[in-house]
Amino acid sequence: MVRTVFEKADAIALVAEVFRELGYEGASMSEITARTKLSKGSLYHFFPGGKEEMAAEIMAHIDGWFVTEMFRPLEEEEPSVAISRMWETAEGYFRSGRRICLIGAFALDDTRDRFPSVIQGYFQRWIDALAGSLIKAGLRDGEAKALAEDAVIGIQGALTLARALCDDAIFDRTLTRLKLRMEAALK
Amino acid sequence: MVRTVFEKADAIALVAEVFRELGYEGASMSEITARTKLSKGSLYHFFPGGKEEMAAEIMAHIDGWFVTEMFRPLEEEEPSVAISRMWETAEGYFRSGRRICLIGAFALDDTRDRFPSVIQGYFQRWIDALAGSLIKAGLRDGEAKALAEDAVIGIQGALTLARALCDDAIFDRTLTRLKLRMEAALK
DNA sequence: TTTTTAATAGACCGATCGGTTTAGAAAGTC
DNA sequence: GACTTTCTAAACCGATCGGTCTATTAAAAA
Repeated sequence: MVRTVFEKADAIALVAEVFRELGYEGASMSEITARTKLSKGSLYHFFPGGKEEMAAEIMAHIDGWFVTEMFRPLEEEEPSVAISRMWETAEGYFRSGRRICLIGAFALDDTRDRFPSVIQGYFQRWIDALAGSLIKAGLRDGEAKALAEDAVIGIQGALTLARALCDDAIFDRTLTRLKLRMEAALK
Repeated sequence: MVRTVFEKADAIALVAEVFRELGYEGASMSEITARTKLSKGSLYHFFPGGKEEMAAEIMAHIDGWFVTEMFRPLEEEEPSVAISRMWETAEGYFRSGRRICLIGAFALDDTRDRFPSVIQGYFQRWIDALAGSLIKAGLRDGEAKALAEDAVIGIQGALTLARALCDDAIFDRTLTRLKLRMEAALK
């Protein structure tokens, strides 16, 4: 009998991709075991709480990644640096829209009601961090808020359309448009 | 024994709301019967093909509604009239983001692979009809295309964020911003 | 009225669901 | 080497899944 040993970090990353592709309800335990090669024994060893705990830990992991890679830089670094790094981070993370935003996808159906605070906190912090950076860069409060909202909305919408149209180009094109619009507002 | 008689049109509308709230995989037959009060007998009488046929008919119904209420007007009517009617139609249909776009939601997970052509066709026709109207209104080809894409993406993104933040205001605010931006481009 | 048809209610089916348990393999500890 | 701990594999569980079937009802057709 062959035995493969996994780290919990690997388990989180592997299971995350299954949720991303199938959604919370679509990701059955048998699909998760089939796609990740993690047995049920391993999965329930790492996540005694089952699917709900898996999803919670995955969301916490994603949120943590965005905090260090995007939100904290926006909150602490020089606006022009942090903002242009934000566009690069988004482009790299979502891979031309082939990789969706799991937290955004969970928001659309009743999965939202299982994790309302994580979902809300993730997007609120993104918008607030970006708006704060824009204010530091010299924009008025209202304009900064609108531009930040517009950027996050644009990214989420672009992910939906990239998948709907099976069009890799639309996501990068949208990111470029959003970036230019923001730079124009910053003069 | 109480017996309620339904029309197929009612069945489509009722089941559509369940899919909208729970997603394709989340909408189990027992949830559908519980929420719609349609028995399994009735459901399989109207939709012998089961869940897949329900979803297909619902999407066709939604697509047809958008064609008559939004796409055809954009293709045939005076641009300024059709475009401002588009914003009203979107505002009315999505109800401040409390009602999501089912076709957009299906695009995000592997439900897309069950209905790829309907999903792609719906968004492509929306973008094309809007871009065509903008060209008729005097915009250059590239600018019209970008603005149309931007509008549809903005609506989809705003739906995601309205639900994620549990914020009714953000959807209408985004629609207003998109509308003003388009009017500014049309001078 | 009688017959036929359209439609509903819900018991029922095998398959799959999320989750538990048991057995045992690898790795560390002494 | 003996013992303990950590982790994996897979059989197994009751519940629920999507879907079928039968009985019954109401209305249309005759």
